[in-house]
Amino acid sequence: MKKGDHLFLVDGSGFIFRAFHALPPLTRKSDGLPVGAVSGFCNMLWKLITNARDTSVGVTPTHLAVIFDYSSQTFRKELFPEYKANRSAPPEELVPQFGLIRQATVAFNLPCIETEGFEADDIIATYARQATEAGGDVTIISSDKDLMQLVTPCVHMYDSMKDKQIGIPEVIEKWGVPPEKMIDLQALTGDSIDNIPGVPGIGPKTAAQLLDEYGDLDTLLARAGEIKQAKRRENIIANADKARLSRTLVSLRTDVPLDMPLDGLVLEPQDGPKLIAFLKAMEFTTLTRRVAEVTGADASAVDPVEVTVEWGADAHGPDVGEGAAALPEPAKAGAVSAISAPAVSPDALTPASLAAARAATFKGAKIDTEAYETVRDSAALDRWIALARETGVVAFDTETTSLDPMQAELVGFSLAVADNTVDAAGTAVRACYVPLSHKSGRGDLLGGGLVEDQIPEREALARLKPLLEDTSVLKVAQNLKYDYLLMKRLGIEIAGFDDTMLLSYVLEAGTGSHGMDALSERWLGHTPIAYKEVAGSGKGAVTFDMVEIARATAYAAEDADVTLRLWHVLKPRLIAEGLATVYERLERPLVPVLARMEERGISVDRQILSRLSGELAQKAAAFEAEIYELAGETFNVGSPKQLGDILFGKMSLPGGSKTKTGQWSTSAQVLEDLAAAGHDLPRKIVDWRQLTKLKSTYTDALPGFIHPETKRVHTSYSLAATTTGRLSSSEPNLQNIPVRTAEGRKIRTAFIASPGHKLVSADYSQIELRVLAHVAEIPQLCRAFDEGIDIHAMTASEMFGVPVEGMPAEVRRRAKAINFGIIYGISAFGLANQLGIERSEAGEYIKRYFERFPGIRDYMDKTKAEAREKGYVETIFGRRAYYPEIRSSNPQVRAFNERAAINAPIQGSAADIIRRAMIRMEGALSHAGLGEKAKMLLQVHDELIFEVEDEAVEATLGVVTQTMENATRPSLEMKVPLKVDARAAHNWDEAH
DNA sequence: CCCCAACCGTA
DNA sequence: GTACGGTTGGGGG
Repeated sequence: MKKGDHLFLVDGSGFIFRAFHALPPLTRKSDGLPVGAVSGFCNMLWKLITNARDTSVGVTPTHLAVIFDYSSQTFRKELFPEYKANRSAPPEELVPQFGLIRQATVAFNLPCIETEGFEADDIIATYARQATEAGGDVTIISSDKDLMQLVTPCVHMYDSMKDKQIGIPEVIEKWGVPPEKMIDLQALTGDSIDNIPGVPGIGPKTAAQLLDEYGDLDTLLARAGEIKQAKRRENIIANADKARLSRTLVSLRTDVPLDMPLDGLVLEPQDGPKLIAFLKAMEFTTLTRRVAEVTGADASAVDPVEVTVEWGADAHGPDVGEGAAALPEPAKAGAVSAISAPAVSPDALTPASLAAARAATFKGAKIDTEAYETVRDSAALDRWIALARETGVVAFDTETTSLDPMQAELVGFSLAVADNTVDAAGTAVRACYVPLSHKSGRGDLLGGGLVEDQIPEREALARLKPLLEDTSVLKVAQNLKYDYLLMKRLGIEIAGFDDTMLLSYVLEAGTGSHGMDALSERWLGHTPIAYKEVAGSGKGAVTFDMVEIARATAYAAEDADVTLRLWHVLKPRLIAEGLATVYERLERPLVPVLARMEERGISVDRQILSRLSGELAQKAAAFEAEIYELAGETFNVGSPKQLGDILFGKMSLPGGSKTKTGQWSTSAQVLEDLAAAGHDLPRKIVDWRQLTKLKSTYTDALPGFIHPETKRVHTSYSLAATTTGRLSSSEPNLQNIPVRTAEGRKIRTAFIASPGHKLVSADYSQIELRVLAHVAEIPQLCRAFDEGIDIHAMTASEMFGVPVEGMPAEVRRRAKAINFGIIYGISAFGLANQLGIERSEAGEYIKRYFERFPGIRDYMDKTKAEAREKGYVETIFGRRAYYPEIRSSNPQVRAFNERAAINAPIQGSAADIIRRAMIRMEGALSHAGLGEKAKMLLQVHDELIFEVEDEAVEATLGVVTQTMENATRPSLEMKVPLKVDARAAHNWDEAH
């Protein structure tokens, strides 16, 4: 190395963590292997090698090395055993990427440097010193503050993520001291992440000020008595030794013995095929193409290299490049090694076999509900929190006074961690319950107060908050949205979580319940204590705060225990089934989004509903009188049984049909037919039913959902209720507010914006038909959507040869019914019912439709075959819907399942699309400066409702429309455009 | 008190 | 013909 040479030193270990946390969407290979950090690393290296001059570094390297940590056993650990002791295990998705990044380095023809007993930082310091002494310049590719002490006029750092060079001025700007004082500064402040003690109470600002005043640490310590602030003075004097120890720990060594001399770091030309083979194995298509272009290699002639994937605790190790195929023992495996014991033959180590082994281990493992700990004081709670940090995964569950998270008050919470101290036969999970506000059982003058020996809620929450908000500790919960919302109301935003309910839902939507009790039966062979066994049911029910603490502990801690076991079983299956992306992109991120929507609620005008209710009552009463007159007697009009007897018994009207229980059917369809045949009574029943339905379900019920404090209505969305991926809404259901009839729409006028705001409604136009056009690749449909043509008129025109211009409404209506029928997995029976025509005629229509659109029949046949073969169908984003009964020998059952299987990819893909839009929406609004002005409130399958400040309405309409219309991108480009209609008004009726 | 059937509101 | 949730009546325990 000589003057003019420029050495780049890449902090490989640092980059991995940085990339992992900075790159938001988790990137995975098609087999589920997480490769986000590897991708970031490769892109960064490629840019540095080919294009560093155009970055803010501004020079091209002549030498380059990538430096890694060898292991956690370093000289610092010998000096200070607690060094880095409270580091939690790396995130699960990160573990296999350590080895891959080393392999990437080799593929780039770059030296991969590591030395036993030293950290990457020391190696970097040593090379930087040597290079400077030889007259060269150095750029350290890292933004780690621990390396800033190395910055000199000849040594710069470079933050590749922010494309920002860090020199002396930048260090001073950031820390208030020049690089040569960074060591002293760090000695004073310490570092909680690396467990460097420092001086308590001294942060960067104070440290910089002190160093500015006294010059350096030694002077400061010598003259500490002069410090004016008493507390600070005592602190520094008392902790002088700690400061000196800290200084040694943060000082980087520049004398590390190096196997590779500086001249060995000369940047070699790229070996195109070698690099491409690796990039292909990682499925980095864009970078593969670029590398092929630049190196002149023929990418298509290169086979992907076999990569080594290590999931285990040794993934930090240096061994690279050899070994067998993927070995996805899930991360954190070490933590549960005691219970994931069953031997699996080495050649059977596939994701699927490992998932199966996990399932076998946990199935039937004994769960002892008497073995749980009741946490009575903060010291005990702190021990559990430390345990959670140590293992990196903790199950969390709250116990409250209500199923409604907006009303619920916290009573206690439970935690569970994997126990790696017991043998394979023992209990493998440890759990505890932390009671906070249990009351004594007696409600008389003496009792009813708080039970003794409970941690005060504020104190417990203060201790819990850092754990729950720390993304490096995974919180596992069942139906986390509930706990998320509850904790958010208490000032805690849970971050870094998994939800066992959602894991189950992604793995097997369509096969039964995803509730905890059902999952426990299914996967653990264990029946958890029933809630009603603890808190009673019906009239004898009490709120959980009245439950005796010992009993509460058994119940609550078991829930956390079971949840953690389920996670151990289900999470590996996600990888094995290739469903990690669905879970991580469509499911998990929606939890906080929905929680915030639920928390916001929507304003409902009580007066409007009350007035409507009165009107409906009057009108219904008038109908009742007429009904009794026509019937010749009074009866309960709301009783289909009594009504059937009147209509078909007493009055012996013709055309009655029976329900499957043998009752007379009084459905709207039957009554409409009778009305059309000239009978007066049925018409009046239909009208009466509409009015009473509106009254009982909407105008009377909705006010009861207005929250006493927020004065708004907070629905609850279920993420795991449908087979197709749609959400569902309940308590109240705001996804079935009337819209079709004028009378019904009046109810929508009661949903209003706050003063100074508008409601914005944005809905996808014909999204399911567009999805159909895309998945079945129907040219006419695609063209019609491209050109914005009326899709039902186009269908009618194709089928019946009628020109679109001047088409009779009835012809279009029939085509529209057929289009909907197609989406629903059409049958002649159903279409005939819908259109009121003969089944044979409906059959003709379908036949003609398939002649004009043969691609639709192909799609339907293909979907049915897929469902029969695999038991499930998939949406365009890979979500599965299972139909276990599709092979039923009962033709009706089978046909029903076939229609559902045809519908699911269409309905489900539309659901995926709006989910993506919702997940991005808050970010998009914030980006446009609307984060505080426009709030998403409701989702109704293809519609999103927002509440927006008046002045921000125009801007919001644009952002919302764009976000929704672009929701599939960049993952997927549809063959038809998505169209969104959006408008604003004071109430929901006018906005829709 | 619990559960089911019938009916009907939405996409 | 698909997917939901809520209300009511009514039967059984």
